Amino acid sequence: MARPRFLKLPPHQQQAILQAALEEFAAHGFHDASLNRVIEAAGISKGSMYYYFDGKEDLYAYVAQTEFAGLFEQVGPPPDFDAGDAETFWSALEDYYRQLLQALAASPQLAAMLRGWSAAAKNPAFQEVQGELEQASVPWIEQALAAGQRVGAIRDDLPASLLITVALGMGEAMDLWLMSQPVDPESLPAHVHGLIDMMRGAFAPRRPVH
Amino acid sequence: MARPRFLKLPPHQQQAILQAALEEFAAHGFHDASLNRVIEAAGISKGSMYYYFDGKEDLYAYVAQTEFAGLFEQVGPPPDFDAGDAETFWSALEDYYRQLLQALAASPQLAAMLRGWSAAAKNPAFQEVQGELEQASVPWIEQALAAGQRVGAIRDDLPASLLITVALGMGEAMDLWLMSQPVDPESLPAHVHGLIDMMRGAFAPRRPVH
DNA sequence: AACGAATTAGACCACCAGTCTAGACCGGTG
DNA sequence: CACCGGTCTAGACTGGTGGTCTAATTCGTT
Repeated sequence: MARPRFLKLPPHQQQAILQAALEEFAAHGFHDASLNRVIEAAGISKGSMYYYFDGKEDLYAYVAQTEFAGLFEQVGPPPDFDAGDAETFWSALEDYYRQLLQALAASPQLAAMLRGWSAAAKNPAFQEVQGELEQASVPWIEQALAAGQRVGAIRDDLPASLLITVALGMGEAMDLWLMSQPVDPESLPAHVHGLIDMMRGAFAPRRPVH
Repeated sequence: MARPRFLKLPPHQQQAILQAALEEFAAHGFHDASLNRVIEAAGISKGSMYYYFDGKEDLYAYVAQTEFAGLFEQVGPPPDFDAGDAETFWSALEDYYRQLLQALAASPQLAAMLRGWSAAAKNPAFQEVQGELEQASVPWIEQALAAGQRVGAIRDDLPASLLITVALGMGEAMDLWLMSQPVDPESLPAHVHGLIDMMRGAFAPRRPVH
């Protein structure tokens, strides 16, 4: 995950490398991105690149993590889901998710990278690297889930890991679907509401049927 | 999609190529699979391979399609979702989904390939090839959805394309989660029931809240 | 100034997907 | 039989890839 040496570089040089890598990865995804092109665009030599990063995966992971952190910095930390009842839980979640999507829509490169992440993450060779990034995202999901269960907004009759996996899958699907739609900032809140409504249906405690 | 010439080969030679390709793709996914290895394992020359297939994508698509067809042949066609009420719709869906998963569990290579498909399918360069396979899978989902709406099992206040995308995402997530679990055929029905229950929550018509 | 560590340059390696040409094979025809 | 044209095969070759390695350079410290 980026040799410490890298951080000692003058910021503008770090920036040049990061920017080149971001553009390449955003444009081509992980697999089809060319490290040689990044090297050329950044104006450094191959030796330097491998001096600062362990390899392509390492660079990708670092760029993704950096951009990811930038996103959360921009949007701010997740709200405190513990305060209130089930109803406020779901509306807080909806608000926060909408903010994330809005921020994502505003920086297409970041969006393209994060989108590629989920595909790349399925490659087993990737998963050790992935762990580091996932540990930045999954915990707040775990906490939100636990909070949701405490306030009675989320069912507890299924394993938490299953709920998380399915929630991520739904989120990814939503993202995919939004991409395929004509861009229309006006309608985003409605779409987000639709998705959260589906999540609510899936994850809310079962009401007894009679 | 496999030059017609390929079909004129003696079956055992077709089989050798297909088997080699299946093993390679199942083991390494599309991107990291090596066509050279397939060629070597199949005992043919590069010239022959490119004589029978347009390239790596073409081979992959053909193998995936073939295996996919085999799966549906094994499980049988989807039931008629139109007969009955919402309750029977959901239980028929659960049955069918469980059968698919059981068949998939019995042939790990096929499972590995289809798993890789969803990742590969996101690559834009792949989507023209993908169309052909997707036309075999999405229509029955569309029909099931339409049938579900007719019998009142599925909401119609959201775009069908969104429902389909989210359903696929949930299914994929379920699959991912199952893979991470210790293999236990006994508990599969319960897991499937859990997933279908979540889908039902997400896709059932909203009950008026009061 | 001199030494050793940090850094850079880029040649080199094995491998990749895909192209291309030379020839082997084979059925039909004169 | 000889020849011919299409079908098929072999594998050298191309331009690219990610990654390694060594020699040279720069730089901080004594």
